[in-house]
Amino acid sequence: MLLQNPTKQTVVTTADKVFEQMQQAIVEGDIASGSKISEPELAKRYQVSRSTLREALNRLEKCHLVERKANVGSRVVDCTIEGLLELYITREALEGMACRQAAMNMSDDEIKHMQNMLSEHANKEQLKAGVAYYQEEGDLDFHYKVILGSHNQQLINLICGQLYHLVRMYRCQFGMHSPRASKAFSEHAHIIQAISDRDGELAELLMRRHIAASRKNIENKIAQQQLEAASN
Amino acid sequence: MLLQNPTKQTVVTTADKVFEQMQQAIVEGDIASGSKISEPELAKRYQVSRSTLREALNRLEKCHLVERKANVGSRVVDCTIEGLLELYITREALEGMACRQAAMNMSDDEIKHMQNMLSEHANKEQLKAGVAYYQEEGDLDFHYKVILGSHNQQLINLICGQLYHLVRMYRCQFGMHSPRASKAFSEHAHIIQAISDRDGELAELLMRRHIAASRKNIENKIAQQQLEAASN
DNA sequence: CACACCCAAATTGTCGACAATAAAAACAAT
DNA sequence: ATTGTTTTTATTGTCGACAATTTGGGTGTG
Repeated sequence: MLLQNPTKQTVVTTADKVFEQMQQAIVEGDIASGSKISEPELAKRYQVSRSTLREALNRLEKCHLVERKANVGSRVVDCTIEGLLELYITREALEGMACRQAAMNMSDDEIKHMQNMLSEHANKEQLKAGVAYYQEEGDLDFHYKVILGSHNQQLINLICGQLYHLVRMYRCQFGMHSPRASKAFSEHAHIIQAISDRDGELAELLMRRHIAASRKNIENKIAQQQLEAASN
Repeated sequence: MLLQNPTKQTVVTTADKVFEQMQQAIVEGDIASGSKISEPELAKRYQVSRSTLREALNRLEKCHLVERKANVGSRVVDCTIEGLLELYITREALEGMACRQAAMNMSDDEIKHMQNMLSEHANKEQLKAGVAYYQEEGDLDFHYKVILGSHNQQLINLICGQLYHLVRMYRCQFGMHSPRASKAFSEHAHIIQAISDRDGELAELLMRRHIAASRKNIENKIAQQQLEAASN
């Protein structure tokens, strides 16, 4: 499955299962953003004891999907515009660096695979004839490959293991279904070119611009929505 | 206390206390890097039940000080040279961006405070007359202020709440007692200048160079040590 | 001697109950 | 009626015990 977190290990324990279910529920908004989490209630819903539910909550906390205050309880993270912009700023920094490292550390084979992937995406795009085909799968697939290509475990863990859960959550809840399809595609192509040229500096620059453009696109949309809301 | 994590909330629960004690023990090497953690043993040592010890372990996991495998157990993170370099690469990306944001978002008052802090450090330096005074406290204090100055909660949490525990651990275990004293000091001064000029681009560039220089300094030391080891 | 298999011991995962804390409700006083 | 206080209720934190899994050793066989 393309969308899956590439660093996810096989699920073994029941807490793992509860974690996965809750993760999906939170990302997709079935458990509302900002809502309080009642341990007894959810334990009953998922048919587990409070201990294992708390274990699941701890993992959700690790990927910044829930926040806990001592003696008060857990809340699902609040999706705010500020939070979204902060997330993109952070992505810009981390993925930019990951891209630079990828240009330095990816094997020739890995680069070939990425180029092939892009070609497949191009074919799909032709098939769907200009329709904004370039949906999450393709986009996430590309970004994951670059991040993994950095061969930097610290970066990989931070981005794939933590940030991207939030990214997916925001995409779901704000209905951001991978905008800028064609532009994003050509930007990806240029980034891959820089990587295969082993030009780390350019690769980082392009990746940062790519993410920054996405952020600005969001900012514009938000501003537009607020204008529309004001004109009612 | 200067060295303290600025994002740390007041300790209330017993798991918090165990977490803090273990954190310090791990950072300072009293619990050996790479060693396996026996839940029953440590629970006895800290006089708590396994549940609360596991709660403490979960928090240690959140700041990347221990790693856990299902049905196998927890290990203290392994301090390797590769890990150290990866950590600095990540710091370069995150703190660079934080510095850029600080230049954009810090209040004039915050900037003044930071300038005052640097002056105090300068005085201390004169007192100790050129001795490599510029120890951890001053260095961490400066970096923390910049990070907090970004006013970006995502960056603040990632760096202060997670990365810096590892940074302190490596500093302790590799005996890196803030080298490059005088150089680091003047670099800090230039960075503050860029921030007060509201020059985000330059601020980021300087911070990245500052951290990269620190990383290269480490790489050289390592290479040197390996040479010495080889000549025995 | 090597290898596979099985068994025993120890460790981790899960559970339900109790204690400590915070939120909510009821009440009193101005 | 509103504010401040007390009591009640509900939720979270902690504990010890049991179940499931892994690990190490021992035994047997090729």
